[in-house]
Amino acid sequence: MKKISQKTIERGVFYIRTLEALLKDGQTLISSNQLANITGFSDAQIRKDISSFGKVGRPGIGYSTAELRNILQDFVLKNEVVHVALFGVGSLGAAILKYPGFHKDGIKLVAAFDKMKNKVGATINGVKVYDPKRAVDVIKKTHADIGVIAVPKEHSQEVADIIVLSGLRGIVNFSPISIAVPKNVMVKNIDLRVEFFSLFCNMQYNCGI
Amino acid sequence: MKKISQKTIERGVFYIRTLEALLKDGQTLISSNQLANITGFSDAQIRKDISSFGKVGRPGIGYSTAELRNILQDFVLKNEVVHVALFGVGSLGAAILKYPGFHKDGIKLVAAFDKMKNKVGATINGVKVYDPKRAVDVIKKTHADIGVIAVPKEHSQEVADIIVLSGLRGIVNFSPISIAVPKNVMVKNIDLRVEFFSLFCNMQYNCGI
DNA sequence: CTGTGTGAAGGCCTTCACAGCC
DNA sequence: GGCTGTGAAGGCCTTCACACAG
Repeated sequence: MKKISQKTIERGVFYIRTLEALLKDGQTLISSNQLANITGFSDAQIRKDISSFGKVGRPGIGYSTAELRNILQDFVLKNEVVHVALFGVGSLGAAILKYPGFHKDGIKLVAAFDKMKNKVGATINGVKVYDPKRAVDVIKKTHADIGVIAVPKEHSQEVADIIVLSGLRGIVNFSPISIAVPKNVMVKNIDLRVEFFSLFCNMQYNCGI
Repeated sequence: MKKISQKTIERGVFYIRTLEALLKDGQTLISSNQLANITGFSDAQIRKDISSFGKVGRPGIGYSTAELRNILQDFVLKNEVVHVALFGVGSLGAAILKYPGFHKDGIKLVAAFDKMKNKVGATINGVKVYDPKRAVDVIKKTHADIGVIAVPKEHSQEVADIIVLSGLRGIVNFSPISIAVPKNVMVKNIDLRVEFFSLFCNMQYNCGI
């Protein structure tokens, strides 16, 4: 089987999200050019990406929106559901719990954890909040795939350790400090400060030229 | 002046955040190797990045933590403060408003907007909530640099239009659909679904090999 | 003429490897 | 010994440009 690059996969997820919006609008056909205008990627890029999944489009016509969506889903998501365990039910954690469109789109929050006694036992948006001490157990029982760190930065490393100990191999880290994990654990950092700053810097550079 | 790539800038912001944590721990010296272990980038990468800002380190010794931090801040952030206008004070918007460490670290939330009458006029974490109709005015008065979209996806395009109309040239879009903007406006999409999925896919690929 | 699929070309970015300095 | 700074090499990714299909 052909090797598919991580960049292609990331864009693939983005295409899926776009195609789904188009399907809702009743658009049955889409060209690489139109997709390019919507997503901001180049049309050649998009055709190349799609070509790694086989010959899907019809020359002179374009791609069937539904067919393309299905094929991307087969290859990129493999029609699996990602099970997510959330650590920290503060304002950010609560926002994630309330994030719309998870359940229907292949993402399932299976458990939340918080140290605060008054939060343990609660059910938010259908997700139960547990004591972090029970994490290893609960994570195994709920078949979580990835852990999300949304705790104050003072505790992010200890949460990372718990996640690793529970056997998870993927972490999304919202806390603004780096965490140390074994090499076989993938970490995706989302730091709002970094996002804001890098956008701002890029703005300055692109205007200057 | 030398051209500095966007990738270098993004990593630069990440280095700054790491150096600041080290400074807090009282570490005055740091080598590219240590930084590599913390951040996950390669040591060569880090040296190359830093070299675009001049000769900062001392062979055999390493970098002065404080000096490196200052130089990165000068070049990457230019010691400026990024002024952010937030659209949507739902659970995600509230989480952003409460995100710790903004004010002291070069990011300043200058205004929030929400359609809900019962939110307009409130002050959350020192940030006033305005009616979106006043956006153009308020954004000019508060000298906002970038806009953040944290509204339900049904309204994200109309908010994007308002932001563009207000003269902003940078948008961070948290809503899970693409927005259409003029070419000179930079958009950074943060879609939790995309993040979760792409992490999950990458996990599978890296395990398989 | 419209639009896909794809080798070739080009560009960007990372890694290598080592000279030079402490 | 340890570490930085940097040309060279290598690899990855995007864009180009065109053959081919509708």
